[in-house]
Amino acid sequence: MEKERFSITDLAEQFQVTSRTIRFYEDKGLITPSREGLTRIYSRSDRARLKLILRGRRLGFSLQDIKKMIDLYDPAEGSTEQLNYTLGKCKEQLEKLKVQRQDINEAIDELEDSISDLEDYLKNGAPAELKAEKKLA
Amino acid sequence: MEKERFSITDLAEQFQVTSRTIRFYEDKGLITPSREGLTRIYSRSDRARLKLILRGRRLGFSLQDIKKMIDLYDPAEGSTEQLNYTLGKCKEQLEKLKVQRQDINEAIDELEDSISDLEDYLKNGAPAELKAEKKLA
DNA sequence: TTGCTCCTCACGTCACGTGAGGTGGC
DNA sequence: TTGCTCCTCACGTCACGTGAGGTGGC
Repeated sequence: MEKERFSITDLAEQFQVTSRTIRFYEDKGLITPSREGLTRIYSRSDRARLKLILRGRRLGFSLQDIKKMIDLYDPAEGSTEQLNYTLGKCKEQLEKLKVQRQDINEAIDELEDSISDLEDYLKNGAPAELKAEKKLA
Repeated sequence: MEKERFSITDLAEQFQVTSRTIRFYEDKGLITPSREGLTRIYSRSDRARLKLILRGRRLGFSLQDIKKMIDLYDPAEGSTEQLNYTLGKCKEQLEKLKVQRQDINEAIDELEDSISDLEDYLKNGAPAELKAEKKLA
């Protein structure tokens, strides 16, 4: 039999996040575990929610976007409206990520050039053009 | 003849950033333009500094790292120590960017899968396995 | 009593954005 | 007087990190 109830530390360990992170998501209205006194009790569906949230984060969505997608997901089970909304958000996010990938690739290329330049300087001293440039500054 | 003095708005336009950004860099000790009364006056070398800062940001360095690299750069002209420090930071940063690129590529793959799944659902309705899964939740 | 887990404030971080409210010179 | 550029606080944003200080049950 699978466990039914989880403590915040249980979930934190399972998903490799801090308990602060899980409380933060609650503060933002993304999860609402039940309570026993002050202590939070997480059900299996709470755990599923957390999993969805973290997947959203991995894909680069904001917590606000994640909230909207999950909120729509919950009441109207798989409604066309919700699917369309999520689909739109996914396409947006995909474009953002592709731009980011492009930026990172350019940064990597530039950095690799810088590194080989720096290594040359250390071996051979600065080239003439750079010395001239410094006088101008 | 090239211009010698620039206003904050001049530089903001040239480099496509806000004046707030430039002031923020000053607050963090990255640039120190001269003043005429309260008004900031930027020299050509101030402009060169800003260019370096923005290049650093493009490559994903923190402002703190950028400050250290520039501070070392300024007094001891091209000292071996500075070159080695910068070289180390560049290599660190390169590794970080490669990890990021990997993360982004995985996110892109996942998102593309999600999108085609969502599009299938919208055409054909949810597959049997998903309906079964929902009962469990 | 010690030790562990849980809790609630609440300030700190990073790189700025965004008003509010005011000045100087054409 | 209006309009433009500059300025200085200082709070807001985003996703948490990091103590401080305290509780409950073994």
